[in-house]
Amino acid sequence: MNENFLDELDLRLLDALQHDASQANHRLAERCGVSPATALRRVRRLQSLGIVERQVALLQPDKLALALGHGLTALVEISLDQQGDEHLAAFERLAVAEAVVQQCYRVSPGPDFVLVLAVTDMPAYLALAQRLFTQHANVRNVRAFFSVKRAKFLPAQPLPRPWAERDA
Amino acid sequence: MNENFLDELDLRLLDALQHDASQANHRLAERCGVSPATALRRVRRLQSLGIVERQVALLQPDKLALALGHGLTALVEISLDQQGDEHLAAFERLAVAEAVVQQCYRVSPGPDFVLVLAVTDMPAYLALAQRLFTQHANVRNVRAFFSVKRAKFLPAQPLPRPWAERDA
DNA sequence: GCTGAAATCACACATTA
DNA sequence: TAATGTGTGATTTCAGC
Repeated sequence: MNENFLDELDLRLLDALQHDASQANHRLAERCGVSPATALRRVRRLQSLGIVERQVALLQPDKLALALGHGLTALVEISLDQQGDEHLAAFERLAVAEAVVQQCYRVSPGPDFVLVLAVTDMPAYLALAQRLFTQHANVRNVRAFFSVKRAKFLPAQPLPRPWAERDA
Repeated sequence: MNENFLDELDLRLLDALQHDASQANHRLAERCGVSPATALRRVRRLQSLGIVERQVALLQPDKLALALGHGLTALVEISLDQQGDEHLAAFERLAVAEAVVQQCYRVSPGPDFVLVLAVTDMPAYLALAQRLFTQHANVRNVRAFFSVKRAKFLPAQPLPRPWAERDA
């Protein structure tokens, strides 16, 4: 099979896994209508192709906050002063290296970057801002919002689902 | 133990799991310096407390794009017309129900919501916009950016790591 | 798709603080 | 008393056929 071709089974597996990767292989196989061995082979192929990057546990921030004190999620738009490709890459390197930067998007139009930060508290945000959002890092303008409530967080790519209508 | 108290072992387990949940329990136990049985018991407790919400596979969008055609990630700021609590809740319900809405944050100051959308293409974005970003949904203003590059995506909460210095 | 070897998990019990 | 660690049987996973 072509190394970059995904058939319907691959899509079913990916869709199942990106919503719930804790299920045992035989259950996954059952849901996708193939034998456990086939499911396993396909999943391993998807992993070796790098399409399945890794498997993580999602924590519920609200519950964590109960035990640790409230964390803080910030959404930040960054506009750079000089916007050549090398300047964009330079800022990106700085941003990506910061542990509190959860997500980093290079965007257009509008600002140059949008970051999602997860910090423990406001002092931690300030510390990052002073490190990253400065003239020194070539930053011209910053617009930051703080999350009052994370109503949805579902790190799943939308996939075509040719089987959806048929199975319904 | 207090049902909401997290000791250092819990934090180590959570930190390990939210970066890599694919490892076998005995390896996890080893990394955290406890017996497999203890690690398993703790993990199950964290799950039953709802702190570990679920386990998912993260897919690499670039690799997917090779096989499926390029997906589109949009970051959208929404300001509502009427901003009472019931109006905010109403829009939130609509947004969360949409499959292409990956993330939904209620924010302050600035706009009322920030959404992260993952759609297959521009027509799909348009379809959503016409459904969700309308007067009918009480939306006054929309500012949308499109992601040119997702440089980082790491859905992990920052945790205090009292062991980090000690182990270094 | 099936089967045997290997690994994993669940549970009972001894141990420690 | 409450949490940890060890050991054994049952289940599941994995690789070769």
